[in-house]
Amino acid sequence: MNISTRGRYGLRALVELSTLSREGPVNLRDLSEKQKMSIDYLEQIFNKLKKAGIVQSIRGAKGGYVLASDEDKITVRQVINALDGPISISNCYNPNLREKSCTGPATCVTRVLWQGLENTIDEMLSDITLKDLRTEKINSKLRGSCKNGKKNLLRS
Amino acid sequence: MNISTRGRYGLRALVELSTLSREGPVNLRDLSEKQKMSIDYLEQIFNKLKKAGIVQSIRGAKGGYVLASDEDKITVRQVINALDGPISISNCYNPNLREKSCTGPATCVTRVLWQGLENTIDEMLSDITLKDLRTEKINSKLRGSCKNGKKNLLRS
DNA sequence: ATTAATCTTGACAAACTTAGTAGGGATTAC
DNA sequence: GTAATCCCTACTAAGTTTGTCAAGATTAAT
Repeated sequence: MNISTRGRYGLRALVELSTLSREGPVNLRDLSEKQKMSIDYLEQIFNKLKKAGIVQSIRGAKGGYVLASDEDKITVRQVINALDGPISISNCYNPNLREKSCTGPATCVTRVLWQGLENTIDEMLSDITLKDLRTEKINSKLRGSCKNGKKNLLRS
Repeated sequence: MNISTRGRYGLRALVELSTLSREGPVNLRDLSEKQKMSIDYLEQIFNKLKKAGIVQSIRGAKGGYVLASDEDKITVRQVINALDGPISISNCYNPNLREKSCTGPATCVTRVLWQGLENTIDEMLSDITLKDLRTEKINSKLRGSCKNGKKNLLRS
């Protein structure tokens, strides 16, 4: 898969934007100072977020960015998808890419495993929104699988 | 994180080994032919697996590899760990690495998210053994989180 | 109109990671 | 002794990531 700093920086910036942009557009200079990221890198990131329809831009002086939809409609999965591309454990289960990326047999149990893992991650990230992050209400969505009943995976 | 081809090849090879090595040690030439992987690459992989205590080697002619413990004691997590290093979504929550890798504040909700995701993955991979893979009984362990009740994530 | 603030776009590069190759050694069965 | 096999280290080509940089386009305020 690969959740790169681009994806992680972008998510952090969006949580901040989610807080600040109720007052109007937020410019990247402010955002970069608050989050201690370079403006140039943020520009690249927000460009992608805009193309993905996650933020809207207002150009010119007093311009900036606002969320393009409600903070509880924007999921972490959408954000990571926009910035890093789709999460992919392996592309051996993608019919188009399999031949190139995998020497295994047509039916292969590890392929099922990787696809299952990918689905689990996708599901988890689809369940968490910017609002959850802004209000810091994510613990209940993070607990490990119910099956084995583990709790307190997160200590913070 | 990163499950590389090294990790995936290694896992596939181990499932094969789990089947074949009841008859005695399996050499890499056979394994490489069955799995269509280069011997040189497999050597590198098995070197790591040996150092991690997952396989045992028997040197010399008629030598080869066998599993170092029961197939139902060896988890996917151990294997990936040995070959690719620990799964890591971000190292921003590792106290030693955080400063280098993260410009965020000391408390940061996205950090909690990434750690939670990492724990979920770890948990899932710890739950699946070579035996599960060899006998192709993994579907029940792959179903998505129980919380939202989705089923049939895997169609195969 | 001019200016300053801001987004837009594309090019570039240094550092790192990955995937795989290569070659020479060491050990053992026969 | 010799062939089969594991052991170990180094290397390299390709790709990815993490940014930086520079020149533009648009708009608000004056």
